[in-house]
Amino acid sequence: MTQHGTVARILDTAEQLFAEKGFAETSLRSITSRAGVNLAAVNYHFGSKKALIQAVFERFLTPFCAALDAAIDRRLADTGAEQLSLEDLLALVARTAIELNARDPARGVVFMRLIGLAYNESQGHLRRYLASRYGNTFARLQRLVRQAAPGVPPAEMFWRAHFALGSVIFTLSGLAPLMAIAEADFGRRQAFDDVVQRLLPFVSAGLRQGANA
Amino acid sequence: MTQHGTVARILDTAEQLFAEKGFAETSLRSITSRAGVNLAAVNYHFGSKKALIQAVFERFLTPFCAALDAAIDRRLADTGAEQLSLEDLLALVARTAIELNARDPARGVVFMRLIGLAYNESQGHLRRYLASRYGNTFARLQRLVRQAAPGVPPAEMFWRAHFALGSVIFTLSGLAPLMAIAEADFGRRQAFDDVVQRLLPFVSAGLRQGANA
DNA sequence: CGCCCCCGCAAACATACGTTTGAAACATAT
DNA sequence: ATATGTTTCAAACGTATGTTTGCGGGGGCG
Repeated sequence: MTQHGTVARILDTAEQLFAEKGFAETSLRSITSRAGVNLAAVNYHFGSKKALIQAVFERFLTPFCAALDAAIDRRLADTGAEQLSLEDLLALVARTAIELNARDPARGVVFMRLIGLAYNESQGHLRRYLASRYGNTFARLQRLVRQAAPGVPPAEMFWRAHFALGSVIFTLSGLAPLMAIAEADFGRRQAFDDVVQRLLPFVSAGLRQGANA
Repeated sequence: MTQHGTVARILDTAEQLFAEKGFAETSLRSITSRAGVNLAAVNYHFGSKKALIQAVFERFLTPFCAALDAAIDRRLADTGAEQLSLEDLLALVARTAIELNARDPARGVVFMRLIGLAYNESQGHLRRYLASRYGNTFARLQRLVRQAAPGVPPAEMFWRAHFALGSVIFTLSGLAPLMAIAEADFGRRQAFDDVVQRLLPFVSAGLRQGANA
């Protein structure tokens, strides 16, 4: 990863190891030894393991949410309308996630895995933290999705949004083994974009069924 | 839980605690103390924690796969055809899962959470074990799904199946908090069946888009 | 009875973990 | 050059984990 100081090296390695093995299964010792820093550095710079985990999420999510909000603003201003189509919206999210990490295209996938882990976290500490920290952007997204599928009652749309979220997170979260299986079964190697190209219509179809227009 | 011996009590408690907190986060001591058995009983009866985890899956999955296979056979014989509709198939899976645990309706959901955890497992030991143990039933399901949506290329269907699986597992895996949010946002309490009733059309729509007939 | 085998139990064992400590190294500014 | 605040380091601490051990009880059988 990048070449800067101890803090960044810890964050880089932690992000990768957490995504590979989960939070509980990743020890601070494995992080610090791979990062080439002293064990005590984590507690010195972050305070605790829990704080490290939050810092990993923060480093990705804060710029991402800012960029996404800006992209939505821009798009709304361009079209002059007050709402976006479902495809526009989904593509916007996917594009900002990709463009924000142009140097390392795999990072978006890695991070989707982290979000999947956060959702499956037992006590939900992380879920609550993320909801309180980035709830605004998330609520805005939810509102836009609801407007993009008129005629679908809000409660129904709430569930559909989570179904869609499940598809995305689950797939991107276990992408590597899935791509290996697909390659073994169907011969040709699949690219990441192929999967996204298939994923977006799938969730669109599910989200908008029964909607007017 | 049932009233039988030590082994069953361990399995009952382990199933529940694993679903609540994950495998790594659940200690043998928490299992044995809640089950009211001695700590050493786990290693005595199962050999290791890993073997316990596999036993939990086996106790649920072996009867389930057998019942599902039988149900599919029966349905195929009834209709006289060689394939089933997508709705038939999905309903069949849901129904056997529910009917097999009529005494404890929540168990199917609990177990979906376990499957979700197994999928997110780091090294994939569990994934491999389940694939080798229950691969036959799984392959048959996959084949039937493919036949139910003619005109969709196999590779495309492979991915859509995993998208659908993601919706189901993700949703049922985190059902409790989701239902709480839904209740807070929309007032009336949602039943489990309501969610399933919404989930099935969602995945059907995504699975069959672009299919002939 | 005496033997054996299965099971339950308290205790100990070894290991891995997150965290803390105190001193050394470093940088920076006066 | 001295002093001050920050960062790094090796080592230790306390705790929790999975696993093993050795003893004891109880039921079936010769």
